[in-house]
Amino acid sequence: MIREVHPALAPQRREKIRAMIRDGGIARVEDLRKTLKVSVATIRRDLEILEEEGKVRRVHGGAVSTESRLEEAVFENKTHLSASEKQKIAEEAYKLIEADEAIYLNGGSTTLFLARLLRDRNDLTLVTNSLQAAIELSDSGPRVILTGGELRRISQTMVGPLTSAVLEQVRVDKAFMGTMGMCLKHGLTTTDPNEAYSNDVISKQAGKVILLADSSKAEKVCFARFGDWDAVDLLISDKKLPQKFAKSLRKRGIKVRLS
Amino acid sequence: MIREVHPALAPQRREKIRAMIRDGGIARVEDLRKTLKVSVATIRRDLEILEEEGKVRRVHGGAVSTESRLEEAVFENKTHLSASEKQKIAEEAYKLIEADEAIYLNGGSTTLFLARLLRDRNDLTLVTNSLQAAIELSDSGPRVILTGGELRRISQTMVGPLTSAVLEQVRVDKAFMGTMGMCLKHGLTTTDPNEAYSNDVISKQAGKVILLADSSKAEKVCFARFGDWDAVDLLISDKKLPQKFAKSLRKRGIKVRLS
DNA sequence: TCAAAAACGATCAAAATCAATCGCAAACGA
DNA sequence: TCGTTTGCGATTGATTTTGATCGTTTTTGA
Repeated sequence: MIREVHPALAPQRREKIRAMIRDGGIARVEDLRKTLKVSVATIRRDLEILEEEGKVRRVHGGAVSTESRLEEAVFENKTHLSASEKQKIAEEAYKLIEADEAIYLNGGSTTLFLARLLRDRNDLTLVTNSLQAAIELSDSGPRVILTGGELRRISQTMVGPLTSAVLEQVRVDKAFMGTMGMCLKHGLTTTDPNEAYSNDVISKQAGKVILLADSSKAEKVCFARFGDWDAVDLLISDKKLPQKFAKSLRKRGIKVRLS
Repeated sequence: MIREVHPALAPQRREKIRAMIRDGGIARVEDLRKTLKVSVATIRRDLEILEEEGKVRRVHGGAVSTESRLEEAVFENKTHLSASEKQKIAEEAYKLIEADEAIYLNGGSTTLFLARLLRDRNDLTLVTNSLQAAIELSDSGPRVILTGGELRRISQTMVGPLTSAVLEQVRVDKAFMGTMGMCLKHGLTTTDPNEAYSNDVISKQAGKVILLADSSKAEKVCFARFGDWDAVDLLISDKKLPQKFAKSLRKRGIKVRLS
């Protein structure tokens, strides 16, 4: 049995298998074999070990992730609604981030897109109350600081009075905030008062507040108000945003960028 | 034959090995041999020494960094304790949880199994610094409160000074704690000082401290000490735990339960 | 329902790696 | 100077990992 090239060490290979299954949710033995260039026997043995450790669950033909339940939930959520707009907004927001900055992301699908763009940025410090964002960056990317607090299931965010204990101790250069509703008259609103409170606190700790909201949020009003238009430095939205809306904001001294 | 051998050569070489493994996360014996131009025997001896110092962890074919994500996987692999045995420890722990209690779980694979058992218990309040546990219970189960703090990638837990801001504001009935090492002489230890600190704080806030540790942890000592045997009310382990170890603990007034 | 195909588990042998041991040469200390 | 210690390389037998084979089980598709 002659091996020309040095294969990856066993732990390395198993870690790679684990990552592949976690990211894809599922992987076939044959695919793993081709990717890792080892025999199926070795793949099977690795999967056996990983199953013993509870990292994956084997099925006929491959293995599925034990950590993937959440992934499905994310996709089934409203994320896919106007996903491309949100992606573009996130990309626009990404351009604003400079080297070595500390930034904040709150919960929401738009900010989640932004989080995904940060995977290769290990110069940043990210503060967030979004469980999803933390998961997204749980094995690479910026230094991640979670706010803590009670887990709000609907939004998968950490909220409540405990949150502010942490928030008050940090300062960020830029806060990227998603919102449920933005209305010229009634300001920024979201569904949960606790969530609103967290947004409020961090707005005060942020050098700049950048609002990420696609056009569907315009003139929507939800239950709990937070912050104020005056606190917002910049709104990033999409081209469908009513001109009147944008114009009115600019008149108030808020920059508006449409991607 | 004159050999230009400096007295500091060996420590220098070991330092270089350590650096290589730290930077790459992993290194194979053969590569180290080629780079350092010594025999494999020497490399092996060096690795043996470095492992004793806790700087690296040896694996078949090389060694991995103790600071790497791989380390955790390798560590679990070495304990070769099957998921089912950890499952048993978790099930035993589950029996102790009464209605409407507030409990704490720290990070670790054993506590993660316990978290999975809580999916149908919506009467409980769970405080945790484990991202994995939060994910596991993110769409059903107890009220979840996360501690917040900096995300430690290797263990997927929240640690550091920010954590205590939240921890000090809660009280739990029972704290279920996993540990990396438990030694009669040196007490409870884990790899990261921040993690140890969090464990320390919560121990003081808990009505009862229940240690979950399989027998492979017995007489192991890691870097950072936390808590103390006196703070522990009960240890749940498996049947392979040395009788002497259990006896000695019972003499100290700590209950021991083997599942 | 049945047969072909795919995947599986068990087993064995080859290759790589490891651990133990020996001998050598340099450094050390009395 | 001479015995001791220390670090290294080489050898050898044991151990681990890996790939291939083969009979069995599961899935697929007609």
